[in-house]
Amino acid sequence: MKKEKVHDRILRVASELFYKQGFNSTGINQIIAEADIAIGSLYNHFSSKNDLLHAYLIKEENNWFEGLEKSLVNLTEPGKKLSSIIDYRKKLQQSSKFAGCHFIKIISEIGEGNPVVSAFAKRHKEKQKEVIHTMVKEYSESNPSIDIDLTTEQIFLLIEGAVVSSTINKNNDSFDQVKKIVQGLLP
Amino acid sequence: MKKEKVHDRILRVASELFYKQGFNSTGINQIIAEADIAIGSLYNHFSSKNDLLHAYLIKEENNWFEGLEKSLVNLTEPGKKLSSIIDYRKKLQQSSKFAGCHFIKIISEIGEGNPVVSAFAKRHKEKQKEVIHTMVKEYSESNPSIDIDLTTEQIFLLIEGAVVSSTINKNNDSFDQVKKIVQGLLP
DNA sequence: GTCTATAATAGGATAGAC
DNA sequence: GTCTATCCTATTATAGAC
Repeated sequence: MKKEKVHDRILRVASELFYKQGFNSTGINQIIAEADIAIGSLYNHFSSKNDLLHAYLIKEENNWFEGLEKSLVNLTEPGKKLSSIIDYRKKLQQSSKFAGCHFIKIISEIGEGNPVVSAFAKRHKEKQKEVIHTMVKEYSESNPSIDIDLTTEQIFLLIEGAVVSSTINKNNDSFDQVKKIVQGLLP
Repeated sequence: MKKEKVHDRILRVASELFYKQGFNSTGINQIIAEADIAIGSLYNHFSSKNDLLHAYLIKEENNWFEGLEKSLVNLTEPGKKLSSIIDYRKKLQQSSKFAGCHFIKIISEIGEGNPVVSAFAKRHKEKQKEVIHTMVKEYSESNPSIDIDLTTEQIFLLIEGAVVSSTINKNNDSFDQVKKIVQGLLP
């Protein structure tokens, strides 16, 4: 294991803080204190706090899809894959102590204020839905009775709902319900 | 129509700003500028920015349930009521230009940082679910085949998912899908 | 590349006159 | 009740030494 580069350490520390306490609530001073560097070094690696935010979003997006792939490896049955994607989101909530979805969080905080961030979050959710769509389509090949688009939307919305609900309630009950619902959905 | 009291004007202006640009992104200075009052007056009516936040949440919660009641008045059929609650959330999104749910927003922004706010948001969502639960239970009286608790959870999560999805996409497509799904759900 | 010092501004909040 | 003036701290960001 190579030693962590300064650039990566800054980004890791900033990411944790942005995620846990929010972007606006996290000051540059706190980042440099916890990363144990001087402020001049931070601005040597990142041109602004906004630049750090963009790097954060890109990294979290990559992590998200890499983590998903790992969860799906060796699975071939589409019904199992759909079940696994629910488990994946559930696991993410558990391991983050129910901190919620990075992209819903940042949209809630920044809103219209930053079009680049809005567009990024929108694209991220589109990609998530595309993954589900592919799985549902695959599933429909052996079960042609289902409505592919409507089932995709239903599973996607149930998961999104479960994420916000589990974030508010600090438990994963919703995910267990979603698993039951989705099982009933797939003949 | 009585003239708006200063107290109410402060709260109205602050509420709009908290909702549209976020709590942390809204400064006291901006609030007093847009409410056209002096800072001393603000602190005469509200003891702190946090006090203003609590007043904001209470007001939005009251507005939410009052608005829902108005949407449901004259409706007796439980299936129609359930359909109306979806329309209500859809209408709220439309009229706020897809600004999202006040409570999901504040939780995303403040997170663990403020237990009072967390508890308030949690309770608010519980109340929403209770409303749906009552409707589903009523519906089940003439359609005993449905699973009341699971159907309640499903409708609740679909709506929550549609709210965040429509906030990110700036359109109400998800709500139209949810209406179709829920119609298919109720025999 | 990393550091310290500092700029320039905005944050929330208070005191006291009227 | 409303106002102005002010306090103290924190904010993001830059300059320049090493």
